[in-house]
Amino acid sequence: MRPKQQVEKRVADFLEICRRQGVKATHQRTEILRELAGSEEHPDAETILTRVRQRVPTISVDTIYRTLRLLEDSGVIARVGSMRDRARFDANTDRHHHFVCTECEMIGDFYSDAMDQFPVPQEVSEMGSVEGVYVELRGICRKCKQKAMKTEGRTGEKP
Amino acid sequence: MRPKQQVEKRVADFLEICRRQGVKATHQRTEILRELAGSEEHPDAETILTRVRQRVPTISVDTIYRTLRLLEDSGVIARVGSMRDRARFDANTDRHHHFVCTECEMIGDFYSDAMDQFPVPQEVSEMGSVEGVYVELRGICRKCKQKAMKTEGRTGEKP
DNA sequence: AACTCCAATCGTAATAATTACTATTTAAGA
DNA sequence: TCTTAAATAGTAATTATTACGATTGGAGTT
Ligand SMILES: [Mn+2]
Ligand SMILES: [Mn+2]
Ligand SMILES: [Zn+2]
Ligand SMILES: [Zn+2]
Repeated sequence: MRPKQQVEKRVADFLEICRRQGVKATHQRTEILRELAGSEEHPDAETILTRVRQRVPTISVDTIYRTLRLLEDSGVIARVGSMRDRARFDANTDRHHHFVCTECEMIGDFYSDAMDQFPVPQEVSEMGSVEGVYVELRGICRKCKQKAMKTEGRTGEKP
Repeated sequence: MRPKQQVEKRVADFLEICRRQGVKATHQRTEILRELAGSEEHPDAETILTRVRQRVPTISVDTIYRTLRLLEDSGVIARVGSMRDRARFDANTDRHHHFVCTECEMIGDFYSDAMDQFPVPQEVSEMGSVEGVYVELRGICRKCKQKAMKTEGRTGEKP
C-alpha cells in the first residue's frame, strides 16, 4: 500500500493529462488508476477488475483492458512480467527494475544506477536505437524458499 | 541461418539427452529442434509449425507446443520476448541477451560480460535468491527506422 | 525380423486472456 | 440546460495455448 498522498498526486497528474490530450476523465479511469497506484504488487487485469468492482460494481472487463492500454500509451503505467500467461501492471514510473519469483510470480521492485547507466554495446547500436532497458532478475522468493524447506522436512528421514 | 555442423551437433546432443532421460527421440522432436537450431530469428510456435510442416506434413499443433515445452524444460531451448501476445523461442544456449524492436518485433542477440557479471543489489538478496538474469534492450531497428524516414518524406513538403 | 507396450502423435475440442461490437450512458463544452 | 461525440456495459469474438481420446510407432525383447 502506497501512501494516499502519493496516490492522489498520480491521479491528479492523470486528470491533467486527460485535459491536455482531450480524453475524458471518467470515474472508471480514475478508479482504475487509483487502485493501481495504491498497490505495490503489480496486479494483473483480473485482480484490478475485482478490486475496482468493490467501488464501481458495474465496471466491465472491456473498460478495464481499454483503460489499461490507454494508461500504458500515455506513459502513466507500464506493463511488466515477461512471457507469462497474463500481463501485470505497474504504476511506479520511477526508473526501476524487477525481481520475479518463478514459483509464485511475486514481483518486487529494485533500483540500480549501475544498471540504468549501462553502456549500450557496439553490436546493439548496429541493430538499432535503444530507447529502454528491461531487466528482470529471476529466482525464488523468501516465502517460497521457506515453504520448500517445510515440505522437504515433511517427506524427509524423520520417523 | 546457422552453420549446418553446429545445428547437427545440437540435435545429436538432444538425442543423447533423450536417451539419458528415457524419452523417445521421435522424428517430430528432432525436426522441431533442427528447425529452431538452424534459425537466428527467434521464431514463434506458428512459424515453427509452418516450416516443419514442409518436411513433416502431418505434424500437429499439439506436438509443436508439447515439444517446445519439453525442450524448454530440458534446457535445450529458451523462451524469449517479454509480454507479447505470443511466445518466441531460442535454441542459442550461450549466455546472451536481446535487442527487441518494438515496431516489428525483430529480436537480435548480443553478448555482454559486464551485464552477466552484474552484482546483485542488496535489496534483491533480501527478496530471494537470484537464479537468472533476463535483459531486454528495447528500441527501433535499422529497417523500421528507414521505413519511417521514407513514410515521413512521402507526407512531407515536397511538391 | 516379428512382437510387445506404453509413450508420443494427430485431429480436434476446450480453455483462458484479451479484444471487438453495439446499444446506451455520460463528461464536458456551448 | 442542451448537445454531442466519446466512453461504458454487457456480451460476443478472437487468438494463443493446452487438453483429450483414439491411433501410431520407437525401442527394447525374443
Ligand atoms: Mn515495479
Ligand atoms: Mn537469442
Ligand atoms: Zn515466491
Ligand atoms: Zn523493426
